[in-house]
Amino acid sequence: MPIYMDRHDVPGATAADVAQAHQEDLKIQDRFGCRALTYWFDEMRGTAFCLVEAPNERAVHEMHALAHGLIPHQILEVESSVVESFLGRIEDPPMAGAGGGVINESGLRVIMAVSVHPCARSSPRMNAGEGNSQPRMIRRTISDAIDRYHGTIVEDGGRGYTVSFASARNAMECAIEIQRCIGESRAHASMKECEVCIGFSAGIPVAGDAGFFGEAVQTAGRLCDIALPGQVVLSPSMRDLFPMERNGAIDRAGFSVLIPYELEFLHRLMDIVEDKWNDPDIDVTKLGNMIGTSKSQLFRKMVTLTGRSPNTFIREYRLRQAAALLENQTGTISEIAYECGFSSLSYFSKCFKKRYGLLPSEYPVDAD
Amino acid sequence: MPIYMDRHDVPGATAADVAQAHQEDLKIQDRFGCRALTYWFDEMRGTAFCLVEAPNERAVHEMHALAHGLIPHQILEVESSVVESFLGRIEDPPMAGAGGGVINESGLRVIMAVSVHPCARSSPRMNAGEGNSQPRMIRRTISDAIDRYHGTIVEDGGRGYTVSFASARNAMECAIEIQRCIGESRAHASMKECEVCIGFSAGIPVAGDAGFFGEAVQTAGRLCDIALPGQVVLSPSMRDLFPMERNGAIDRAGFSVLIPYELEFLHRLMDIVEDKWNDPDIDVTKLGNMIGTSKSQLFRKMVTLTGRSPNTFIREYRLRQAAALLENQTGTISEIAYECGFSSLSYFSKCFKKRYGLLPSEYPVDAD
DNA sequence: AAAGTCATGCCCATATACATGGATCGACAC
DNA sequence: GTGTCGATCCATGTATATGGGCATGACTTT
Repeated sequence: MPIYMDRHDVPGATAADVAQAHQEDLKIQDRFGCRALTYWFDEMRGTAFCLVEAPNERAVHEMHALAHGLIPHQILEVESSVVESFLGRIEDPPMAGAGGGVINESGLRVIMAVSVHPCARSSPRMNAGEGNSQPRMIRRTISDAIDRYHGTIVEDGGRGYTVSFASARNAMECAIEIQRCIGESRAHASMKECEVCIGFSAGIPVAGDAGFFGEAVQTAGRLCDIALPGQVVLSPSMRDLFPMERNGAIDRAGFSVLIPYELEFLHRLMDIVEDKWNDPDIDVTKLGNMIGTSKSQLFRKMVTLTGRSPNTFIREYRLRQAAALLENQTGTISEIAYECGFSSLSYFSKCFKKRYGLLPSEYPVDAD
Repeated sequence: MPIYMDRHDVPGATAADVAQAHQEDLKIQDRFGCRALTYWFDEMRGTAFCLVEAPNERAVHEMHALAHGLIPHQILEVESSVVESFLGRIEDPPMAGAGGGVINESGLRVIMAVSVHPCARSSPRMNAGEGNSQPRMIRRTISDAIDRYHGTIVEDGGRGYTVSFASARNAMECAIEIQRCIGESRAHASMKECEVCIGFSAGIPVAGDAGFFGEAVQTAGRLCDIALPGQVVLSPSMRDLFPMERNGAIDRAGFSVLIPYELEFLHRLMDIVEDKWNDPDIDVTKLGNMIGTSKSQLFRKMVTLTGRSPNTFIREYRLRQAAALLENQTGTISEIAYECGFSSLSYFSKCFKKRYGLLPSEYPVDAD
């Protein structure tokens, strides 16, 4: 039987009211073939998220309507393993549930996207394969830090992790720790191969139509995409989580917080880039037209936002995709080159070598 | 024995960690003559507030240091009745405490300042004392709405209330309800005597040096002071509490949200106004100099911020103070006039009559 | 209550910053 | 190597910030 999570906007309710409503759900759930598993509630913001096993969306809706009349504003089908990794549980927490206790845990989570990219070695003598397990070591360093700060890895992509935190402060500390470790590693000569970028956003499980935590995950990923090596980029919603401190956790070196306008521009830009990145005919003027600004404007905005010119940004994006394809050994080098929007194999090789320090043919260093 | 509340900034901690630390406090509290009553914890922001009965500040500090090493960042002496009215409890909540359960209730509260002012009757025929209990009725209407939305009255000043909410959404709904009721009352001819202004801020119990919830209370009060009749003014921190919705609860008619710069300017302004309001020699140019801007600038900023020109604003402020003094029967009318910065009795009477529809001598309408 | 005076409120002209788009020069694609 | 494309500069336009000055009306005095 599928599992659903819904969102209720419940003005006027206290934690006790919602606990009461949940009990009502439990009383009549059998009539609709449902099982109300647990819920999350944010008293301050007046939002509740219920997790219900049910035959279909409609049953969830009708059960709530009959039990207490609080109909859900949005319902989403979810996977229990995904819910657990984002929110930490799929049933009532140990203490509260049994005695009809009150749950007051917010569904709000901080999402961190961290990506690891190889880079050209600065000392040329290190062409031999002495330390080719470095990406693996880096990934280990990162996942250790995530554990230490109580984060949960939600997705383990080839290029990095998507992580969920219940604590914004822990999330910040974790990012600081990761960048500090990488920085220290780079100080040793043997560890100049990798750069780490981090993006942060905050969100609730059910909102908008991008799926479970969809908006926050997408935003964090895109912020990670535009972060320069060693940098941490935060969505405006992250600043909102630290309203009291003047500038402690968030305004520090290597951290930058976007303003709402910049985030909106970023989404407009990335919608297009993710669609057109492998089109060899795309150029800056066309890109500008699509976004609705002159190429000069586009250039300026992209430099302030991403630290890279439009061309450099697209090339970097293409090379990252190409490197990923090479790692997965998806086709020949020339196929990959053309699939990634390069219109000449030789130019691809030249760019690749400049970026990663190796020719595409030498690339996947770490042997499986 | 006095009671203290402290603030810990605890990066890296979960709710379980803090519950654990609290248990450690309980174990050794007797050695310091302390009694750790309860605590609040905000996992997302990584802040904890402990309530401790102790002989002095130092004992609180030392108990924490020995129990778990997490020393408090700030300690404040508090009154238990005040804590209860702001935060709703002064001991562990019923379900959690007993079984070593985990407390995950944030100390963050929304503070509402609501003030009621009489105003000139629009229909002149109503000079007789037919409905002179109207202010009392209005206050009743307001306190009913506060109860309905689970607010707690923290202070009952003569001119209005200061209220604490655990839910920002309830707080908003409550303000809407109050203004709606007043609006409806004004539609009836018999109820044109009162206008209601509301200010909102959000804050934590221990921060800065203005005392328990001091900053939030001060800010809410000042926002209430600058609100026009029927308006609701919100501090920037209130917007932070609704990061997800696009513009639902906060961006509505009659509501205005200050930006941080405006709030800072407001505090600069009110620091001076509260100091100099009864100085008859103050004028707009001097006021501008004190704030550090030209009189034109001051005029513009005050109009955008308060909807009133500097002079109108000061006069309104003086008249409100005078009305309050008249209500309390503190001295003769001419004494009150001069104490409130008016340099002529006749002018005071003229302004007063224009503002409230009555001469000062006729003023305190409702007989005790 | 009425009349006089002088500060206040408001408008304008000016200054500043910022956003924008075309032109130019140099680099790099192929 | 060469021709196209992208990075940068500059000139123009737009929005906002600022301070002086004049007519109104706020405030004092009789």
